[in-house]
Amino acid sequence: MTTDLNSDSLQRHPASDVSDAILAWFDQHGRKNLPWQHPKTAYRVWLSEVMLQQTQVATVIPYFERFIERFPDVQSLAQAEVDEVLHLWTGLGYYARARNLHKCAQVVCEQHQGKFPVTVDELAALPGIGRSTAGAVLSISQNRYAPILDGNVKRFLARLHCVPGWPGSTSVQKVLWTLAEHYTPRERCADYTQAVMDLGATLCTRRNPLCDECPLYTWCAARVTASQHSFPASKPKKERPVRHANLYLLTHQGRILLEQRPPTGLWGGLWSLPDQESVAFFCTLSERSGRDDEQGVLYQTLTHQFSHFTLQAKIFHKEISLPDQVAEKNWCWYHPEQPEEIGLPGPIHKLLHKMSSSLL
DNA sequence: AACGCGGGGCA
DNA sequence: TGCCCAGCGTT
Repeated sequence: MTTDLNSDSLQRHPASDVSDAILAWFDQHGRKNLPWQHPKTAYRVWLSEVMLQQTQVATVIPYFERFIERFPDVQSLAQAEVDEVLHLWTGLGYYARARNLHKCAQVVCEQHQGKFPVTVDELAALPGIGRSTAGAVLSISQNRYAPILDGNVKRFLARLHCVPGWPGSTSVQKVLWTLAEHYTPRERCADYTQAVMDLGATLCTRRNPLCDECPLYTWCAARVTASQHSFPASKPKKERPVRHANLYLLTHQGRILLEQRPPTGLWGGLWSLPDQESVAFFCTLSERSGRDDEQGVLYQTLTHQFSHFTLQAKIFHKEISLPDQVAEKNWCWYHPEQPEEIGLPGPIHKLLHKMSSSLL
């Protein structure tokens, strides 16, 4: 997904207006007694941030406490067997995080004398630490200017400025990082980082945000336009391949020829319009099928979304002169005026209904 | 049942 | 660069 939005051309609010409001809200409502907040050492903040990467606070807390009890410092973690680390991680998911955690502790001990580095680039070079986690560790443990852009921050920034597009795409991330850098204050860096995470987790939630309690109420573009639900845009559905088909609406004296589909698979056991192959087969059954090389006239195009592909079918209509008996069990004549109780796919049912009220 | 979460690894 | 992956909790 691309966007024409240019981060430099975005109309931004004065940074201190926003950060002051957020910090004032944090003083009153922020979370200040989480286990990793006392004391806020780099090791403890790093451990909590890695755990929080894909997991919510409430789930993380008992894991964090068990980890800290068993591995009170980065040295003890580095010296542990990876199996024990994985064991303590059991239930948190994304076990690559635990392997990276262990590896990172070893690198910190072997290459950084057991001290976490204090630049974003050095931190982000460590296993399991990206730009956002590096910013969180640096700002919270060192109280240094280091913006973060986790899911919470993406959400509130996307709403604050009605940033279009999916935040996972490179172009949108670029815009959001620019905004994050703009609003992150030079003072109270640790509080601000905790504040924006709390804001996203407790007020600016994905659904039903509590805008009336939000310190950014007057500034938020999404709130002003009542479009909170539209931001951030959700991940685009995976492109579904388009499958093309020709289906045949063969009519005879107000009736429509249907074919029952195979019992399993797409539209399994339901009755549908025959496709090209089936028509050819059917026509060989009857010598009186007329000129079966004639396609008929294009009646309409049918588009239907399946979970894994899009069906685009051209529906050809043709009045045929066939005998009434359709010997094969998997064929039938459908009477729109007195429909039988047979299974019809939704779009086919709709199509037949439309026919009965117009064409026939 | 579908989605979101941050970073790593691959083409 | 853009994509796919991992596993659990939430909705």
